[in-house]
Amino acid sequence: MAKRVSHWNAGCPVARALDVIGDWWSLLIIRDAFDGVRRFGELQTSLGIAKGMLATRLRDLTDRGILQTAPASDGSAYMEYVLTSKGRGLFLVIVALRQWGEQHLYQADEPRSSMIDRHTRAPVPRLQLHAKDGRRLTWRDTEVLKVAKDPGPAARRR
Amino acid sequence: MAKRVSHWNAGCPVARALDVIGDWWSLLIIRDAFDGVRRFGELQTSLGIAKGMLATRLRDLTDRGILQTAPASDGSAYMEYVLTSKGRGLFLVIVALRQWGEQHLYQADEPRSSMIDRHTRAPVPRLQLHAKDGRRLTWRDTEVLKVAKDPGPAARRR
DNA sequence: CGCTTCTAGTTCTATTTTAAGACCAGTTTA
DNA sequence: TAAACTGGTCTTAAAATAGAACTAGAAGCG
Repeated sequence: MAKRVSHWNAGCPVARALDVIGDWWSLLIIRDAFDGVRRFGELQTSLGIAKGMLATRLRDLTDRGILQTAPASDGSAYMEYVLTSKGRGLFLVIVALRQWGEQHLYQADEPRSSMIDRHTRAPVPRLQLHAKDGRRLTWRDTEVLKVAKDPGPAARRR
Repeated sequence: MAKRVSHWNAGCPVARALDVIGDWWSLLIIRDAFDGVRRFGELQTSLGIAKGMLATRLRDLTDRGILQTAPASDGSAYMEYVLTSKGRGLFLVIVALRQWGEQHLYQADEPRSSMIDRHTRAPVPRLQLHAKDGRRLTWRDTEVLKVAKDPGPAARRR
């Protein structure tokens, strides 16, 4: 290709977020990190990702402050990768993706992993967006206020 | 590259979701669709995406039931792309990405678009995950129950 | 201790994606 | 009726990916 275009300067937090974790593998690595997978080899077999890809993704995610390395908790001389606070902030992104996938991409009888409440062992209910006064908000109830105006990527390239 | 590997058969809704909307552009197209952008040309200039890319992305998203085409609402002979119900289901994914981006990727003084409540014009509060009994759930309170066991992509390729 | 195996990578190459621009047919506007 | 706009397709080059081969250091084993 030509170099993949960056969304960083779009003035939109969605675009900037995707610039950081919007590639094919990052969110899956982060999902595994939430599930307690910490070692390079564990990630590799769990994801079925090429080692080279995994190595560069882990480097990128570390550089961007989403993962950090720590000495292995089993006492060996190896490293492990754990989520930073910024990385843990992606929890609701993963939950939202999971819930959408469950609802729209599976037949009733297809087996799939599910997220449960550790205390009650019950399935986690659906995420909801509420206004300050408690009203439930759907996409119809919201609107995006655009910023002053960056000319946008196309214009910026001219 | 070699052909990008698919995550569809991983038995994880997150993986399957990313298989469908996990590429570099899809979620940005969907974000624009939520903001009311409907025409090919509007999308192209708004995103700064190459026309060829946009055309294939729109075809994919339509094939996958996330967008659908409709006769243009301005009476011209052209088409427009609108979200299906399945596509609108991605609302909370966009909101979660937006909120993470706002919180972790911007300096206080950087301008950025923001999402507001149409009725009160107030910023939309943060998404929260709650248990059935109303307790707020964080990543520490949840656990993913894996499914019976697909051997995983690496093993499947052997 | 010495040998083998495991871990966590790096390097290499073939193939596919992507970006970006040229080109084009049908539609709308002047 | 000519000019410009819309919504694409086609072509090309540069870059990302997958997959395999290779490697240095750490662990396990007898």
